[in-house]
Amino acid sequence: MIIKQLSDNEIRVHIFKALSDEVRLNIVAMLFEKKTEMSCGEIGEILDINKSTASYHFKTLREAGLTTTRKVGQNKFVSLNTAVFDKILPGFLDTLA
Amino acid sequence: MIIKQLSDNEIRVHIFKALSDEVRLNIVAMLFEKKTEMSCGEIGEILDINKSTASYHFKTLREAGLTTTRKVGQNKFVSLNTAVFDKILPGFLDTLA
DNA sequence: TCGATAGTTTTAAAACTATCAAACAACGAT
DNA sequence: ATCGTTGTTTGATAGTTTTAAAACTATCGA
Repeated sequence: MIIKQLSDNEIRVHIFKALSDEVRLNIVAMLFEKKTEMSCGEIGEILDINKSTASYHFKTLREAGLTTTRKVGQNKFVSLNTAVFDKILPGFLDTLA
Repeated sequence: MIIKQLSDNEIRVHIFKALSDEVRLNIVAMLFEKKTEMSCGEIGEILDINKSTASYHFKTLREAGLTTTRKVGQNKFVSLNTAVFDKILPGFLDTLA
């Protein structure tokens, strides 16, 4: 299996793409406000989005390295990777408060 | 003329979209490094991009509020709107250094 | 094991984005 | 005036992104 080594700017592009959507920004803002992990279903219900659309957005955030997912029984819990935010966009999360 | 009032997240989406492209990130990085305005032609030549493509990217950055353009004779000089960066993405520019 | 619940994947349509050539507009110099 | 330079706009094309229905996988409880 070949793993492509991404340049700094490729990483940034990936992250900015992930954040350049209102639904995903709302997910990030919610997770930051609640200061705790939330289940996919809970988030999807609050934001009132189709579950496959929600799943697509969770995948986009996860693949950009912005969130982590933890499976518990039939649920999946999403939480923010604050270390990545702090490294690439220091101070950004605090502007959401 | 009607001016739409953008929400905070709409502004962020606009800015993240503008930054989610390698060419535009390179333009921003160059302007930040040089710490001075640069002409469109100079930037386009350094990055080796077609002039209409370059113009498209300048427009994208300008419309997101990230740059300002000043016309001098037949040239146009582009500079960073550091205040916008500092407000929406505090600390980001420094990560480019 | 069956049924319900929670998420993912596949697929397709619609909307959007990046690129380039060609035509255009604005300016300065001759 | 016309020419060369600098940058914008337009229109075409190729590729990407977002959305949602339908089919699928995994887990739990009865």
